[in-house]
Amino acid sequence: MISTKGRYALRVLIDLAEHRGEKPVPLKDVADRQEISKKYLEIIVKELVAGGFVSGVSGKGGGYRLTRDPLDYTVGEILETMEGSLSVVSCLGADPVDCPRKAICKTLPMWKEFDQMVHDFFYSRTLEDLVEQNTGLAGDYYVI
Amino acid sequence: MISTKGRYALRVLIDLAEHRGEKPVPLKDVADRQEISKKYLEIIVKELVAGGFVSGVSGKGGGYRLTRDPLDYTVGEILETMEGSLSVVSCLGADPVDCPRKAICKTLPMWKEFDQMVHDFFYSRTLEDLVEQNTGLAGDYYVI
DNA sequence: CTATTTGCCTACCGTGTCAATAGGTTTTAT
DNA sequence: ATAAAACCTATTGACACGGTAGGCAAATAG
Repeated sequence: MISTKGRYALRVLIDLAEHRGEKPVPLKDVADRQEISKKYLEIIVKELVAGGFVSGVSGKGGGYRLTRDPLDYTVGEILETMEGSLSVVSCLGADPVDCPRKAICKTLPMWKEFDQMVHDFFYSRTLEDLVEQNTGLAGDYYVI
Repeated sequence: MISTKGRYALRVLIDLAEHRGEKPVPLKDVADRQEISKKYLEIIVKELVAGGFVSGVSGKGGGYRLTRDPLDYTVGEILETMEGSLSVVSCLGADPVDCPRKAICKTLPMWKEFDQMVHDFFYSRTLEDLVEQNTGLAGDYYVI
């Protein structure tokens, strides 16, 4: 599961992308538009600042702004920063458990393949794609 | 994350597939071979029985056996039974939250696309594939 | 018939994460 | 000076995770 941290982070960044201009965007505005508690967003934005995704401007007239062009953010790096890791199993991921059975495990190859697929999916999508609602398949895969 | 429930369940079923024959396989044997606490496996196997994946035979000489041919189990149905849902976000999945923003959410299409991909991945693989170590791509996608 | 092996059942528990909330301090423009 | 904004630390309740413990019921081998 992707937690609210990762999901809200994406929505904050999309919001900042959509409302970027001269002035930084106050978190209160983002919170109101996204209908998320501002207090909770503070925690999330703090991590986005630490990760170098956004910069904050204190004081009146302050707020947050993106540090790069929306095209230069991959969804993968955002989610990985917020979630710690995108791996589905503990044998892989950030600090993998050194499983003594890895040489004989019949399921490990599948997990590896899955992890690779997930990685490819999220790292091939940018913040710009989300703002513009481009699908990853650049076509009419979707039938609503 | 896929929890130990889902992962251990797969390993139990693989083990049962590999050791199937006339007699049912005692859980103790599975636990020893898989190096998993038998007590914990009881919990997992109980759900596998409830899901109709295996049947148990009580008494001396008893144990568990698969109810179908390994070809007739998809990895997807096994994981979905054990994990409840394979969805990555709460807006989708088993009992989805009816989010008031679904019509305007810029991230929802991506989650839907992702969920579909995950579903396709796991439902296109069978228990037999795991036992025989077939990759999902039937080729040399992997470079170790 | 008895001993043993097995599944089956209920209950409990420590730890950690999730999703917030609360209440303040500092910075800066007007 | 005032207001608005970021920034900081701490706390909390609920719940899931990953087990452990102990015993009962069934069935077979001897």
